[in-house]
Amino acid sequence: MTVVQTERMGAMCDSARIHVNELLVLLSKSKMLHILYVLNCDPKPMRFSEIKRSVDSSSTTVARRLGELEQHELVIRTVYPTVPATVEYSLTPAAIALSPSLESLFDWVLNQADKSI
Amino acid sequence: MTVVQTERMGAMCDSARIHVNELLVLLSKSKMLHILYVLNCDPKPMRFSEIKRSVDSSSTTVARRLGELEQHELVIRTVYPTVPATVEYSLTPAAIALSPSLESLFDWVLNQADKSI
DNA sequence: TTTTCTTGTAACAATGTTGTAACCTGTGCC
DNA sequence: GGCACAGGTTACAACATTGTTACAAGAAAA
Repeated sequence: MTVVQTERMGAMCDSARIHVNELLVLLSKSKMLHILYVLNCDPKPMRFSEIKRSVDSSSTTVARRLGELEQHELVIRTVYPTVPATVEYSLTPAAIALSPSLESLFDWVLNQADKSI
Repeated sequence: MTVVQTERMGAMCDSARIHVNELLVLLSKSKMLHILYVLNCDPKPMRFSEIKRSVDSSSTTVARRLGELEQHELVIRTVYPTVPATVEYSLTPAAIALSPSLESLFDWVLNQADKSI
């Protein structure tokens, strides 16, 4: 962690601080990292049921998380008028910019898990 | 995200899956990323009160988070017999291995926060 | 006609998490 | 004596989050 980084934190105005906090709270919600990760694994859009299966959570929670991501403009929700409806979720460029960090984070998690077996 | 990565997730045995989940739950607890980040900013050990001030949370929560990190062998707690007692927290090598990911994650968060002002 | 499909939402009970206030240690200072 | 210091712990009330269940839409298949 660079000094510059620390200074950035120290010198932040209140509104920036609030945004930082909001983003950290967002990322810390249950299944959030997991959802972002699975959306990342495959570059193509994913359907609701696929995501739900991957993260193993209730529809309610998955829908809530995806809604929150959409509000923060980190995912785009596209509805196709099929019957029954098809909905696809894809990452926005802002979220794609987060990919290397997530990849690296999950590498660490997988490595740690490997070690502790 | 590489295919290899995805395969690693898919081929994981149950115990590895449980460990991965446990780590993600740990990292998703409130203030956890923040605490790891501040411990990272400065390479030297930090005292309880310093950490508490940095993350702006109650003693209860900070103590709980640090306890959980200690249990997972991500921080080392050292007590010095001064009066009153001095306690220092430092990252273990496992946690230090996480530093680049965290740094990168926070870079993204700070960048996003900058953009949304 | 009833069921099936996907993608949700609403209400609600159960569960989990947080902060607050009180308390603890043990020495030094007023 | 009484208070202050750091670094917590405990109990508890308030609050937040979760999963469960029921429901919806609307065409198609059984």
